[in-house]
Amino acid sequence: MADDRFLEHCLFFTANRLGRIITKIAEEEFAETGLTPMYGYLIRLAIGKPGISQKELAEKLSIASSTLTRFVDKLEAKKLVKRRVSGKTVQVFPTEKAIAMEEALLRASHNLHARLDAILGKETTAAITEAVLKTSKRLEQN
Amino acid sequence: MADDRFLEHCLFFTANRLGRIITKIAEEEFAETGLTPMYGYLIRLAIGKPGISQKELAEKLSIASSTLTRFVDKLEAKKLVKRRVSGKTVQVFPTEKAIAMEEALLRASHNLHARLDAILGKETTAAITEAVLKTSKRLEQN
DNA sequence: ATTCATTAGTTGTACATACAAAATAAAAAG
DNA sequence: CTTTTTATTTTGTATGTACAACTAATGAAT
Repeated sequence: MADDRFLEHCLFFTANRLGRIITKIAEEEFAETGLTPMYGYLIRLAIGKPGISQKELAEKLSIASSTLTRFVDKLEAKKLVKRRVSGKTVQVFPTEKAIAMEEALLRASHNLHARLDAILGKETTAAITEAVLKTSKRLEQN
Repeated sequence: MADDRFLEHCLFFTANRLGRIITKIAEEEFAETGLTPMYGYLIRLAIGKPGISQKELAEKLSIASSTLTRFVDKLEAKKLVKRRVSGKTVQVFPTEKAIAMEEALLRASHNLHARLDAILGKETTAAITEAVLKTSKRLEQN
């Protein structure tokens, strides 16, 4: 009796499994930027809104503020962002070096999407992404 | 121009976001067992097939073998599994203590599912779980 | 204006996870 | 039956992530 189908029926398990698999793919596509996808996205947010607060970054990226602090630490060490303290908030600005990377970051995102579309089909990719997003939003409010 | 919708259209991002959110919920439901869900599932697999090899456990749980080694280390330290070396493979057996926990583990799984069903609806939960599983399987083969 | 409560950020610590390299054992090839 | 190859596990190291406790700054209430 090896009834192990319970794993495949558990959303906790399947969601994290998908996360692990897709993270590997995303990291491959972002490898040429020298950053992992989350760092790339942080930079894109900082370019889109220079001076964005760390609080807002953490919310947009859906990570804990302590995690964000560490991400910004690393990007600052790489001279990709600069902090400016403004009262009790910290504003994050992209450096010239980061702005120069924007093209590469957009390309990596594009390649990632193209790769997923090629495997899953454009429709399916959009549908599953939407479904996953909606699910996470509903779970968040509980 | 703060065009940050790109995050919500990225499956890498949404899948990991869902993973983080649902992990928190799952850990709450498993708290009474004193284990996190992945450890609970490992034990269930060992109970379902006493003597299961670490390789098979890693495959079933979709984690790297190095990760599995560490999980088994921890469960062995808690006297919940025992290792038996058998040639180049290691067999994993549940202890009496683990077997005595089975009920509680099943209950935690059940409570987790019930909670998800209550938030998302039974149909939706099943559908998203199935879709996520299928997606991860297709991505795995590439 | 002083005290109190709230908010933003940082730091210490811990855990899950992975990769690459090393160790070990079995199996295959000569 | 020795050598080489392959398979399984472990270990060293690194990263992502979180929580709890702490610091610092703002805002509110007396």
